[in-house]
Amino acid sequence: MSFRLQIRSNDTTPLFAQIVHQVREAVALGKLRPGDRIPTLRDLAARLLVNPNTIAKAFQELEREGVVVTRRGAGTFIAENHCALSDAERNRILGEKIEACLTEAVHLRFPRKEVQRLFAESMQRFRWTDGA
Amino acid sequence: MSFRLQIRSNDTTPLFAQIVHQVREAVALGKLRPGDRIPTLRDLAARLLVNPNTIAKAFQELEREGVVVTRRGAGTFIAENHCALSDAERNRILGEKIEACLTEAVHLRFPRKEVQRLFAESMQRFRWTDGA
Amino acid sequence: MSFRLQIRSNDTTPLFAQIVHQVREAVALGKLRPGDRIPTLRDLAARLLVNPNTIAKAFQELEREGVVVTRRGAGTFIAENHCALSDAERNRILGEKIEACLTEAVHLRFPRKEVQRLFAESMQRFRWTDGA
Amino acid sequence: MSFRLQIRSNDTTPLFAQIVHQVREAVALGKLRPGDRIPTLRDLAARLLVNPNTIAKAFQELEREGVVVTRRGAGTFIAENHCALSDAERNRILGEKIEACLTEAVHLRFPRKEVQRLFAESMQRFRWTDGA
DNA sequence: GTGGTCTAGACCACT
DNA sequence: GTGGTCTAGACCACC
Repeated sequence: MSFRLQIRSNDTTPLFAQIVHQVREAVALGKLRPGDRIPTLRDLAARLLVNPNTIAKAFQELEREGVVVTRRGAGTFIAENHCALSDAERNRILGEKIEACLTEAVHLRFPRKEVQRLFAESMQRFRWTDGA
Repeated sequence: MSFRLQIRSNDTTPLFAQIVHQVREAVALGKLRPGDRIPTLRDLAARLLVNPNTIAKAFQELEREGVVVTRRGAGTFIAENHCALSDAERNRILGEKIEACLTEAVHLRFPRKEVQRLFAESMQRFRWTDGA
Repeated sequence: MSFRLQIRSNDTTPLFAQIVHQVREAVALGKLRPGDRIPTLRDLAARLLVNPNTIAKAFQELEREGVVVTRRGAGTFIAENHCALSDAERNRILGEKIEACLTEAVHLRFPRKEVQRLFAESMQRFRWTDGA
Repeated sequence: MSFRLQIRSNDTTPLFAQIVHQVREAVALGKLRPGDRIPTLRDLAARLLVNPNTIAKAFQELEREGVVVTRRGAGTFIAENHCALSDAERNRILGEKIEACLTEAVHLRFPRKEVQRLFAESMQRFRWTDGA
């Protein structure tokens, strides 16, 4: 599996947020594993044609979320996955995401069965921590 | 089920977006049905203690999305549900939402089974267009 | 109680971190209460003679930590205090802080009794959530 | 009690600072006593898989703080504990550390009693200079 | 008016 | 050479 970042200039979401999202997704899909090294800040800035500060902001956000660990002078690495939030908070967050997802599905007039099918299909592509 | 709008003042999402989201969700849950009348702009502005311009922006966005229709002199109503997007586009949108949802789940270290359970649970609360 | 921010230019800690720390402390001491409004970004930048971006970074950090809530177009406010971390994480964090504190005390050759006295004294100045 | 240095690679604090902190803490806990010999620079560098320059910087900082003394040709030793700072300065430093500690505790929503308990518990593990 | 994003370019700390 | 901080100044979204 290869790992490639890309910027969608016609997307309204902030550049740094696009990068954060893509790294988070790559980790969740198992394309990036704990210990893997991410390209350098300046490297990404040059390749994606964005300002180094923008990449820096993305890196900092990822570090704050515990997705990566940065070691000054050494680089940025995918962190050991662990979640420091309380169970109540975790359930609240995921619950809201699911509801938003289903709200969208209804408005797009997806039939129930189709949503279930797409969901099941996607689930198989992710890397679950329980190995299931 | 009654339908009540409310703004959460310690939520970072823009006021107008909170309103849009709540109306969309109420429709998806079946709390609001096609033809139902929505309170007037100034009514909501007064009740929610929000600038009328903010309500106007929310209504405008809802109308743009085809969720509501305004009939001059009569008020604003929930639209007949229709979706003008192509199948490819619809699948792309929902697919991305589902992936974002699962990305979150993995990072929160939910086990696979638990995600399936929460998802199935939520599905039952929505009003699917095929009546299923 | 008055609330005043100040920058110590001869301190090596980053400017934005100094601001974050001072706001956090003011909240913990009860000098700032939930709902209180913080001076505007530009206001602080002008008063403290630092770049507005530096203040913005401090605000964003405070928001991520859940200390403040920012509402675009309205301003920045002290948030309702709540902690989303798991008990294990909370204990880990506080435990480390206490150990670092005591390590310092030993190296400064404070006698045991004196540390206890200073600690007890400080405790009285803070605003505990259990009201004790 | 044995004394072992280790670097936590997914910790954002600089390597040299981790080493400084661990030596300081070991001294404060009484695991290292005045006169004890510390492994050589190259020994540590090899064991911790760290650049010798990094170890050198840590030693340098420890010596600057008066925690260790290097005797040419003999090695590096834990110094006789002495503190050259004025009382006012010592009080200021410890006071700030305690305040930072309590600020954290309040934000983590620890109840007053719990903080007192954890603090008292930690105090027992340290080696106080008055032997108490 | 509020805060948020991005660019450009300088300087610093760490390995 | 790594990432982190700060400044300066532009533009945008929200209220």
